[in-house]
Amino acid sequence: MVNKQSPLPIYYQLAEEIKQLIRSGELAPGDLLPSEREYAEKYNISRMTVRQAINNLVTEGLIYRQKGRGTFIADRKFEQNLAGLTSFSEDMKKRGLTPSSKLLSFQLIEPDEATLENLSLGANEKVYEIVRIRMASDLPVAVETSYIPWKVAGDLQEADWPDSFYQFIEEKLGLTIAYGDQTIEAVLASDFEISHLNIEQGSPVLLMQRITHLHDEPKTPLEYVKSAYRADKYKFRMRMNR
Amino acid sequence: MVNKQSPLPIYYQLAEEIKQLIRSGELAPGDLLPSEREYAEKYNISRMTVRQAINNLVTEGLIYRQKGRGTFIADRKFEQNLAGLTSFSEDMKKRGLTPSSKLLSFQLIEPDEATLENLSLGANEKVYEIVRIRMASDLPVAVETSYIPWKVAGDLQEADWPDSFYQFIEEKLGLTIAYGDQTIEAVLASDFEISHLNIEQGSPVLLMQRITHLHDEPKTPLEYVKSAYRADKYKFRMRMNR
DNA sequence: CCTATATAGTGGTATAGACAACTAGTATTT
DNA sequence: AAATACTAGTTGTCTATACCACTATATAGG
Repeated sequence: MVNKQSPLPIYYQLAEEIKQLIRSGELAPGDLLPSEREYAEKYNISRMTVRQAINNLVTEGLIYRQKGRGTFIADRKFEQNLAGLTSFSEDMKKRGLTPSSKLLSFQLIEPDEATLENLSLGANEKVYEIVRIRMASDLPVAVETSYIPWKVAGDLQEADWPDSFYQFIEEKLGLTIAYGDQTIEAVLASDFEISHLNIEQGSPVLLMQRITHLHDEPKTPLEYVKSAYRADKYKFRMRMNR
Repeated sequence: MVNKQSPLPIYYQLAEEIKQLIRSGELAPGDLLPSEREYAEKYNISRMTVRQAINNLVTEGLIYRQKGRGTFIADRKFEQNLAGLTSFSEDMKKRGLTPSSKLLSFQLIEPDEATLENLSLGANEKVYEIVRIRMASDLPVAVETSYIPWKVAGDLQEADWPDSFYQFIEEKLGLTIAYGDQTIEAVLASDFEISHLNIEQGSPVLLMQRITHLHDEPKTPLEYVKSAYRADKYKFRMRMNR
């Protein structure tokens, strides 16, 4: 239900409402959505505002438009066949490996400007910087640095830190994770990575960077992670539909 | 230049004009674009129309916006969005770049056992082996080797080979591509790759391997590709939902 | 010289309306 | 029964305007 008193933009609320109907199964692939004018009348908002909500859902691949016909729910398979957003721990368990990690550093800092920007934070806001060696069945496979805004996690001590941050967020804080935007690139290992991953000078690593967003106010960034994976022991696999 | 008499939508013309400035190098990464209001005044069009053009360029990753500051040209590092199965040519065009390729080798061979297995072929079956340098706006970005079974493509000469194999399959052969299974890993460039991509010894490359399948009953493997992308110029991007 | 405030710029969000182009259903004509 | 025309719906494109929130710069005051 669109609430004009809410601080959330109206287009965003409408988009979320439609997403919820899709998630719950109340709207199934192929179903026709109400028209733009119907939404505008129903919520007493402008058709352009409705269109912005619809545009966002189209961009996310959840719905599609046909001129002169209407707006339809997209085939669910498109989304389902993408690899889902999981934490390192969840990934390793899925592969039948024992995930563990060795904490190298845990501190509350004022991060650099790029990190502030990635997390949509203002100047002087603090984040937890956590540096860990990620291991699969006792073999170091990645060096990971994650940044979590203090305002998301609150006051936490090193001993409090969970192995799976995503489960912590969902179960202990009761927040909902929406999605992550991630890039993968290849770089040469830094000295720091070389020493902690037991690899040689000149070895490449797979550098994965991910910003994870909450399911709330326009997608609060929850965490920014940089992980350098041993390229000799790690590759990513995925299926993409045509 | 925006021409209101043109049958093309105004927002589309403006988007193309900006793309052309980016392509030509006249606008470089980090450059500030004229403001939305400036474009609106310059072409005597509404700010909402300008915003639509800008929205499209943002969605394509060519530019980015900063509230209160302006709209900027995005970094040119090539990012492949791993949302859908597309050919190299299709990806580059989507990015406003001119895809092209230089053919190094084209031959009908009996491949090694691993390639036979990847393509679900029996012993002694032949495949086309095509080795190309893939270029984006005349810059070599990848070395690609693809294997296509003779029984899929039939008798073809080198000159017949299309730039976009997927479009060829769908339009000329009337077949339907279903999906591709792909892996991404980081390796050090081979000598062959080093010489053709103009990179130094010890440079990493992103190695992408993909098997593409048709939409028929046994999901016939259509193509097996190995591509080595310059790691300094290429990264993959994706969004994953929770 | 430093700090606070004001101003002028930016993008973000929203409203209201109009016309074009397309689609699907219905009515009419042959 | 089939073809054609009409109508009412849809999305697509565009205009004009207003206000909010943010950022950067200039200016004034201590």
